[in-house]
This record gives sequence, C-alpha cells and structure tokens, in this order.
Amino acid sequence: MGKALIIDDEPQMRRLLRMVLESRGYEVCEADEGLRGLQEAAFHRPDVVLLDLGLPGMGGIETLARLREWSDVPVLVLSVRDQETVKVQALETGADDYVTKPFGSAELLARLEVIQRRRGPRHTPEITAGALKLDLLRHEADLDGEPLRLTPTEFSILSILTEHAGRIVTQNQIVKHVWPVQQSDPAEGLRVHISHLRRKLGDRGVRVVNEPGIGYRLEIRQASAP
Amino acid sequence: MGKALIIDDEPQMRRLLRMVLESRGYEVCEADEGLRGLQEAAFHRPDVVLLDLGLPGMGGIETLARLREWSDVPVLVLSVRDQETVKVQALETGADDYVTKPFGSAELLARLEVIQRRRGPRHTPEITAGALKLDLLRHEADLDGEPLRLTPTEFSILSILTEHAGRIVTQNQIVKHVWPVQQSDPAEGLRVHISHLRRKLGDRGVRVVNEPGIGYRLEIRQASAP
DNA sequence: CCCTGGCGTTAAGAATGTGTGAAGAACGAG
DNA sequence: CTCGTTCTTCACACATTCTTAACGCCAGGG
Repeated sequence: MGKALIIDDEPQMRRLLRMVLESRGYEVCEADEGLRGLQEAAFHRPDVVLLDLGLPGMGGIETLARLREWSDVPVLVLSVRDQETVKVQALETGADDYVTKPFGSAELLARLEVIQRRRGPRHTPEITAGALKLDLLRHEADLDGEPLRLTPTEFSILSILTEHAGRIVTQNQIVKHVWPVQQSDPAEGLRVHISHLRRKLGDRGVRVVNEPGIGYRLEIRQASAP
Repeated sequence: MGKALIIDDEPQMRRLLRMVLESRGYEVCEADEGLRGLQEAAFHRPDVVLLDLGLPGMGGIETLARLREWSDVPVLVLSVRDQETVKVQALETGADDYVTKPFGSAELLARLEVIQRRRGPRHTPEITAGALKLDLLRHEADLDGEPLRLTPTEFSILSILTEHAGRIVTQNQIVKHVWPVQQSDPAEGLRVHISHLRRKLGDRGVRVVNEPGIGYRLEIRQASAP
C-alpha cells in the first residue's frame, strides 16, 4: 500500500491509527513531536502523513509549514478543534485534508486514498531528462544507459535538478531539499557536491550550470532528433 | 480565479454558492440536474465542480461516476448526509472532498483551493507584462519566449517595474525594494543597473522609460502592427 | 550664451560568489 | 578495531557582480 507517518503526541491515538492503517496494508512509522516528525519524514520518505494539530513544542501548523518547505507529501490533518479559522489556516498552510476527531476509520482511509490519488506528476517513481534517468525508489541513476555511481547527497541534488530540468533551482530550494532540518552554512558544502556531481556526469548530454547569485540549472543538450 | 460548476437542485443553495464563489473571483455556471451537469461540464470545461448528492433523477453518485468516465476535473461533494458509508462511497467513486451542509464559506473556499492546487504543472508565482514573463520563485525572466540573463539586482529592479507595468515607480520605491537596508547615495548606482537592464531588454516590445525627477516606468508596446 | 541639475554610458577596482583540491571527521560494515 | 565510504571544512584561484567615479549629453533658466 505505501508508507504512512503518524505525528501525534497521544500514545493511544497513535496505537489506534496504527491499527487502522496496518489493517489496510500500510507500513507505519510514528513520531510524538513535531521536530522528530520532520526527521522521520526526511528519513523514511512516507507516501502520506497524518498530522495532529495539538502538538507540544513546535505546533502542528508550524510543523506543517516546515515540512512544506521541502516536501509535497500529502498531509491529512487531524484535530479535535472544529473551528473554521483553524481549518482554513491548516488548509492554506498546505494540508490536503482536515478531519475532526472523533472520526470514522472507513472515512479516514477513504480520504487518505483520495489525497494520494491526486498527487501531481512527481509521484512517478522515476523521472527523466534527456539521456538521464532517475529511479527515485531505488536511488539509482542512469546516463545513456550506463549506471551512475552517486552518493546519497549527490543523488538528492541531482533529483531536484532533474525534476525541474532546464529551469533554475534556487540554492535555497536545493539546500531545503537535501538537508531538511538545521544547517550552519549549507551553501558552503553544496558547492563541493556540485563539483563532484559535475565530474561524474562528465560531458554526456547533461550538465549542471550555475546561475550566479541565484542557483543552478540542469541543462540538457539534445544529441539528436528522433 | 477559474471557472466553477455548481450542480444542485435547490435554487437557493445555488444562489448562496454562487455568491460565495463570485466573491472569491470565480466564474460560475450552474445546473439543476445530473445530466445537465454533465453537459455543462463538457461544454464549459470548469476548473472545479461542486456536486450536491441529493439530486433528483440521476443521483449524485451516478453523476459523479459518469463524469469520471471522461473527466479529471476536481469535484467537491456537498451533502446534508453525514453517514460514513455515503462519504466513503463518494470518495471512492472519485470525489476529491466531501463537505457536510451546513458549511462555512471560508472552509469551503479553502477546500476548493486545496483540491485544485494538487493538479497540473507546479504553480509558481509569476508576473507578466506584454511579452515579458518573470518567475519570481526561480528568478527566471523570459522575453518573447527567450530567456533573459539577468543579475540578481537587475532582476529585482525589473520585477518591481513589471509589477507596476505601465505606471511610474519612484526611484525611492525601487531603491527600497532592491536595497532594503540603508544606502549612501543609492540613486547613483541605480542608473548603472537601469542602463544594463535596457541593453539586455533590447527593443523587443518593452522598454524602461525615465520620468525626469520622479522615477521609471515600464512601457509595453503591443506588438500589433509591424 | 553659459550654467546647472538630472540622466545615460563607460570603465576600473572592490566585494561577493563560485570551482576545485585535499585533509580530517563521522559513519557503517565486516 | 580497522577499513572504506561519504560528508564536512578549509584554503586558494578564478569568475561574476556591485559600487564608485568620471565624463558627455540634454533641457531649462538666468
């Protein structure tokens, strides 16, 4: 079915949700706090997130906002609050649905499927640009049919560049995508990885171009016409 | 904003929905019955559909199913019924959301935007003036379809000019926009950037005009009669 | 007429951003 | 523990962009 991430501080609510989700075939991971939720999301790359609004520490809305900085995973917000202003705020911050507790398990599962069904073109497990092919699930990259040996960081950078192939991607976007949480001076190290990436890409139809002061762009050279 | 199609048999509910939608800038069309709703959808190609489940004749669920045979348009289902089985059925048939009457207008509008933002190519904030197109997120500028190579400062200046295209922008406004913090004699350097900008823009439909003693104005020439 | 203030252009140094190599730290596997 | 891989940090060369300054142009007023 896919991976689901539960972010909720109440243990019994997590247990209930886990039961419902696993009965439907989901693989489930949990977090009891916002920041940990972000880390789990970055590490496990879930297919869908269930987020409780009443979180201690970093609140649910802020967690959602920080998640949305680098991820567009479908998020279903759970809450005991039925106030319209809260709902609107959550939906505008990037939530895909808002369900009020208590809820029916069948409706919850149905809504989970809806928000996954509507995912953008990015849900494709692989993306292509010119002679470059990336398998996002397996973390494998092919150029001209030959496999590329990339480190996880390099793959992450190349994936966001490829997703927006031909267009500029801001340094900020790249950094947020690769290092979702914390960082001292990330652009510093980014240059090194870009350098390594260029060496591995060589000169075979695609190359990483710098747009000074802004970011990078993956340029694809058409080798021939079909 | 976009076109919305209302399919509901109660005239006063249609009137209420129309008011809410038009206040948000939607263009609205209506149908009082399922089959007519399908015809309207085929003809007007709405960006979003509001479907009442309690329809006479062909029911709401059946209307939804027939619509889904050929259309992918986002559908928000409205209903007085709060039964879980009905909700699940609607969602599994292809609805993107299910709202129970009575509903809050702000929540309805928020949910409408959610089910629309998940489609199609990523929407990035961009502004346009004549043949000029600026992508504010990526810092990309297109003129006549050809990309412009602008430095960050040039892009910043051009963006505030384009935002107020055709109207005068004070030197002060430009300076505050480009250099948000202090400056000795900013207008001094501004002239240099304006000069560079003009050279890059060339003579292709837009140009930067000086209003002596006041500021600058982006003039767009309609490429009508060559 | 000449002077003055605002503007446009060009050129050069200063400031900032970027590419690359290498060394050490962190991490996981055996 | 040791090894190999990957990540981070640093140093320095190089590139781009920004700022400053100088000079010519034009219009309006004395």
